[in-house]
Amino acid sequence: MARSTTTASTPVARPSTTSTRLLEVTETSGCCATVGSPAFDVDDAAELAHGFHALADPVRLHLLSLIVSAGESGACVCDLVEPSGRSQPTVSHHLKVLREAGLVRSEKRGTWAWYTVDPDRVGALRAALA
Amino acid sequence: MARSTTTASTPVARPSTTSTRLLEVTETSGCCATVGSPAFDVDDAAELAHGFHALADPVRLHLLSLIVSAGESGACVCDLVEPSGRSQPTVSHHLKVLREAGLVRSEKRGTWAWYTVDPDRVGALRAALA
DNA sequence: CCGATTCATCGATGAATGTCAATACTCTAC
DNA sequence: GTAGAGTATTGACATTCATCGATGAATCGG
Repeated sequence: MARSTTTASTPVARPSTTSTRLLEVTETSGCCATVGSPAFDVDDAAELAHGFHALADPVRLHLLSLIVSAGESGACVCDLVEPSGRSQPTVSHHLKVLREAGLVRSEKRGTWAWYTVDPDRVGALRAALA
Repeated sequence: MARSTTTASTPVARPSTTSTRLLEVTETSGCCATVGSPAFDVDDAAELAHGFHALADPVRLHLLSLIVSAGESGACVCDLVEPSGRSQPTVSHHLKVLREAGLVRSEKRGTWAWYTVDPDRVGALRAALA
């Protein structure tokens, strides 16, 4: 299990015994500590991984892009299907993933469903990479 | 295909015919346009999705955290296995994913392999969420 | 040269994922 | 109420993924 306790001189630097550096807890926007923070724990990792997972698909990124570009009022699903090049059920599936990750919100107006981006949620992921 | 051309008054706002807004191309740090940018295209989506995919796993985020916390010199794999709670081959696999996404670099020093974070690459992902 | 250590690769396996066709659900219009 | 349009859900299927044990490759100490 790593690093035998040899006393002698080593030709190259040996792995350092994890020096427990004390730093302030750089808490980010209401979610998790930054990836580099010493306070970054298992819960943060799970939470952030969930968010990044939602971004880990080109179709979902494209959908997000379209929704963001639509501005304040958001984007109607009917305007997302064709540009995405996927079937309507597939688009609906991806929107659900984005929704459950908290990155977008949906609102039903009449027969149409409008999607808007949650800037705070996106910002939290962004901040975690500081 | 969406939005029948009815002339009449609609009770709720209809989906807007994608107004082609002219905005400056907010190119980010050497990789892709921001997700919100009109210049965000399929290639950007694929590239970014690859990067975010590498972040979409709690174990990989934890590994990244450990490597960042190790500072300039980087982290030895032998110091990553036990904290991650995964087997050595699994850790090696995850490090490969991070490596192929360009988020970390590896260097062999003697028997040990040292991993360091590529800040630019992480920054590119971060910037894409602006 | 030989044993020990560190890390990567291979092979296998169970779980999760992206995709679409078919279907169900919910409004609106008539 | 009936017909139709816009979305969400279900079921199925092929692909990808995370994981581990076993093995291979490279290095160091004696």
